[in-house]
Amino acid sequence: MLPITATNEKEKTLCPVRNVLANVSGKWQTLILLSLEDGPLRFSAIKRTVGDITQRVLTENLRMLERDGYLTRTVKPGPPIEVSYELTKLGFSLVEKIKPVVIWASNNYDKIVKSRKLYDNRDKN
Amino acid sequence: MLPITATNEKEKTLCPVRNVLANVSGKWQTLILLSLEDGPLRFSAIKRTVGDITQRVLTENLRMLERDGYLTRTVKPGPPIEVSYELTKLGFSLVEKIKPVVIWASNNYDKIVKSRKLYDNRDKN
DNA sequence: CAGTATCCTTTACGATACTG
DNA sequence: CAGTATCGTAAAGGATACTG
Repeated sequence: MLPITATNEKEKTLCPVRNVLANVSGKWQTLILLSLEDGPLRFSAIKRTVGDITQRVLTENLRMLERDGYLTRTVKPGPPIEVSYELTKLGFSLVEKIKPVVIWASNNYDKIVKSRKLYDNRDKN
Repeated sequence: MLPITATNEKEKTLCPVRNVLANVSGKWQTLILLSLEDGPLRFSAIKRTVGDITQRVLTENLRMLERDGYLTRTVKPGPPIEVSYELTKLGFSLVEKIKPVVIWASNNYDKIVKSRKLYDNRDKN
């Protein structure tokens, strides 16, 4: 059985699964990881790909993902300075697991929107 | 190519993928869905399984998941009133995609913790 | 038992300006 | 170019009390 149920009171830490997922289940992490699946990208390229993320938040998220070991950060001194990010083996293996979820979301979007409408109109009669 | 990059400016909505993921990538949704994979559970049973979620937040999350069509809510009048939640076909199909991510997290926890320690000790020399 | 209702805290995120 | 620094907002979540 997977330990997903609660915090570990003895060690005062989240259970492993929750501990890991906590850092990849924000608004941007998945998108950032996916943007790198075809090869390394520079900071500004990631920003362009993801679209509407601010510089501050992108930096923040990249640092977390780097810290957890999903990507590497490589600086080529400038000016202009050039920083590229690249998935690690660990990062690739995670993307491999996340991608099916993303594809699933794309495939089932219509069903879900329909379900929401139905739910919201229940008591309008 | 999957449309994960930005909001759809014309329709003023999130792209499909982000729209769907937004409702399952919180702190609790995955855990709640997983708690139901072996069959329906009552409110209190879900609460016990997940562990440290409050009643208010559990209710809130269950409503969202019901609204999106991942689970059904069935009331058996009481007292004591008895409410059970059960995954729908859609819910099961999502769990099927999410589970590999959860297993991956469990399997790679050690690696990630090690990576964090390494990262945090970089400049302590 | 399965919720609501209130109130409060945290944290993720957004906007904008500035810099080596 | 790739950040930092500041300030502000909003949404998620926590604590606690109450109820049909």
